[in-house]
Amino acid sequence: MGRPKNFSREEVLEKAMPVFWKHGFADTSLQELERATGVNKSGLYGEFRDKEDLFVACLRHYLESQEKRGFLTREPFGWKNVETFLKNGPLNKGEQQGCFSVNSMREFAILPNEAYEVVAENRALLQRLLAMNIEAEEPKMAPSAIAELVLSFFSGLCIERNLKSGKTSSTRKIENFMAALRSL
Amino acid sequence: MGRPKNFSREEVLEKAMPVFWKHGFADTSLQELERATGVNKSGLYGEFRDKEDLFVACLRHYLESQEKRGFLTREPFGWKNVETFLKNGPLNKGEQQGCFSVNSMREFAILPNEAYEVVAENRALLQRLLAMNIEAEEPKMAPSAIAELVLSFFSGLCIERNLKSGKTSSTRKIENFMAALRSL
DNA sequence: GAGATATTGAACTATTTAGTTCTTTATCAG
DNA sequence: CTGATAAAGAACTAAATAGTTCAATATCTC
Repeated sequence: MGRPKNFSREEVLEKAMPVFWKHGFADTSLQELERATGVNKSGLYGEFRDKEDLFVACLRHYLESQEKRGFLTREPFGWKNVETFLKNGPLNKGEQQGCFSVNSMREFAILPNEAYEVVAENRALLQRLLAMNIEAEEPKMAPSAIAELVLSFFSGLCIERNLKSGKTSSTRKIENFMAALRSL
Repeated sequence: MGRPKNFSREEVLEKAMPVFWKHGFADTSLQELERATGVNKSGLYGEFRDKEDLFVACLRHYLESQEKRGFLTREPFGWKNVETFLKNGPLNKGEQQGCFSVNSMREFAILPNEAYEVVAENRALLQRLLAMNIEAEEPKMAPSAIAELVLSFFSGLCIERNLKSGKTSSTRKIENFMAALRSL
């Protein structure tokens, strides 16, 4: 055996993610990634093929951690879960504003195909989970159609986090949206 | 008098805009801007202070051209205008996907303050125009609250244009959303 | 403790970046 | 035609970029 490395893949992802989250792919330099992770280039390149590879790994890590929060899989299924998803999905802790996944959509033009696939797949999953919760409420409109509306509204909320605006106003907006949904 | 320049500010903005629109600020190089506009660096720097200045000018130019389309000021005011706004606001011609303004929101962290102000001001305007149209329908919920919902949904539609998905599905989604609004 | 081994850190490379400067060239007024 | 003027083109600069290489170093097994 040789010298053990003094960082774990997990740790690196956890620290690199907020940087990509805030600055996106193009505007994040390797220097910033070194500083944020405390791992220098040769360490990073030992673990990841290149900057793109690290980015996609961060994206995957983010989506997994979001899935673990499980807003849409709590029993009983219903509007309450949808509301929690909208209220707590887009984060707001310091640098990490909105949703990393939604933010990334803006950069598909320069991101590897894999990034697109990861995001698209996750959205399909969300769509199914939303529909499942909505179906439990037996609305008149097709659950999958309502789920689409929720996902678009969610995406809008996420990018709007880039604007300065109070948390209370966002909460009120979500409650109004939920009121509209419940009448469907 | 000296030699007359063979490009107009307008022309440059018109040609530079789609580049920024698609690639954002960070990932657009001066080389690309030279190629797209047909004006070389000294020409560009003669007309604009720097890359940031050119970007903000493009943003302003975009918002003005969108205002001119006047979806929300056509008489009679009402849901019909809101629907037209949602259906035709986010563009889809070739490179120009979604809304340049919404796309830019993702990059506020690295954009000059001016960009933020221009976008925020335009959103405030949209908010007022939407509320005006909604008020004409005399809904039970406060018009400005509904206008907020529309603007968030609109923002969501815009970034979702970065995903491949048919125009028909988007149209259907908007119609479902409008159905929900009309019941408010 | 010795030797094998894998990580680490730093120096290095080649390219690209935004931005500047200076020479060449085109067009106008007289 | 001439001289003034201003734009255009290209060469240049300094800094930053992603990615590579290699010697120094730390830790494990035996």
